[in-house]
Amino acid sequence: MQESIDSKKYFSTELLEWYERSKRDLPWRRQRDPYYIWVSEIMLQQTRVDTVIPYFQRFIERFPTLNDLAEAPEEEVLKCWEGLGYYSRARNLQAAARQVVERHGGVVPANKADVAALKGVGPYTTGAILSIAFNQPEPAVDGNVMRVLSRYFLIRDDIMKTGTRTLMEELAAGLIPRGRAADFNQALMELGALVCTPKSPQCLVCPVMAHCAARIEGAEDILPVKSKAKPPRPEYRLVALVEGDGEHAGRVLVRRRPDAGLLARMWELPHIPAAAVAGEGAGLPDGPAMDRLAAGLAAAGVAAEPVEAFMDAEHTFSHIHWNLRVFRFREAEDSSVSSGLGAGLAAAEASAAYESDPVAVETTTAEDSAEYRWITPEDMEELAFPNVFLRILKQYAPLWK
DNA sequence: AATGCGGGGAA
DNA sequence: TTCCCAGCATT
Repeated sequence: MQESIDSKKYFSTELLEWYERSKRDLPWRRQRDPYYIWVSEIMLQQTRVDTVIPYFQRFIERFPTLNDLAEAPEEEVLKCWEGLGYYSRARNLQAAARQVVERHGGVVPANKADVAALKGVGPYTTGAILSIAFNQPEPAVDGNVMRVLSRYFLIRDDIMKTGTRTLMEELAAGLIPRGRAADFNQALMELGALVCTPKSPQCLVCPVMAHCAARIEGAEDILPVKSKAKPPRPEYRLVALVEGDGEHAGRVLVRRRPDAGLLARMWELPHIPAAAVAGEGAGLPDGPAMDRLAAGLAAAGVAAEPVEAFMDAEHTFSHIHWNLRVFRFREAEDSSVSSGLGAGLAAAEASAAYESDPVAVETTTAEDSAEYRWITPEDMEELAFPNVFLRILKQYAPLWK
């Protein structure tokens, strides 16, 4: 066991020394403001540092203090998060900021129970905030840390299992040098990001290579053990890009998604599921599809005539792969009834769902009081769209007038 | 314990 | 193109 203790001591000491030399200059490392640390940690969930940096800068510029965030309209927070993904992070972050204002006078709490109680803050982020912002000796075990520890200590447990994270937390807690929690936890993650990478780890420049058990065994390439996620299921959808006419000239029809579920409360172009297509890779249906879309729009209070099939788009979420076919429509003279918008496409949605899955129709029928709007390009600056619709609208931009 | 929830970068 | 990355909430 003496061997193990020495190996741990060596690990922590060498790692800290390496971090002092190698740490990156990141925007949220320039001061130790708990609010900044918190925002950065939420953004960094499932997201690389390079992607986060510009978002972090804009976010802090727009919401410099926790109070600013708490008081802002939710749409502005979502707009600031547009393109970053996992939008419940943004909504939870703001809800938690309001929590802090109400329960803690606007000051980020410095104890475990209160931090862990914040919306969107789980075991990892709790540890990250307490250690990085307050230098408290709490472990912060993310994917980087599990990869580093699984290799250095030759741990073959599947890191996708809940129990493995608990094990790693206990191990990580015991490695934190007294008084150095902030630097040590960041050092661990930095090593995982820069040296002990998922593929082709840079062992030759690793500060702890000499005692890395996986390296000694030649097992660094097969660790960590990780069960694979299910592949995303394909989904085919028909999208309507409706150009307004008359009082809606120069505008395009968009709608806001429901309060919960996929892309909650984000804006999008109207779309309905395509009926299931027989055969593998048969692609999207064409002629009848456009008619169904038109019928849906008509029932929604928008009379529109098809112009052309505009483009195809694909987008992969973690669990769904969207195949989209976008049709341009032109609003017809006498439409423009703005009350009653919504019911039509909801019906189309239900009927299409029935074609592809008769059993599921009950679940998709009733709801949908979706909010529809005719927007100008300038309105895009205020409404948050998922990337896939941004791509479509960007393609359309030259024609939008 | 299993599932829902985005998007980007590297091979 | 295809593959890989992976915290938190909910059920």
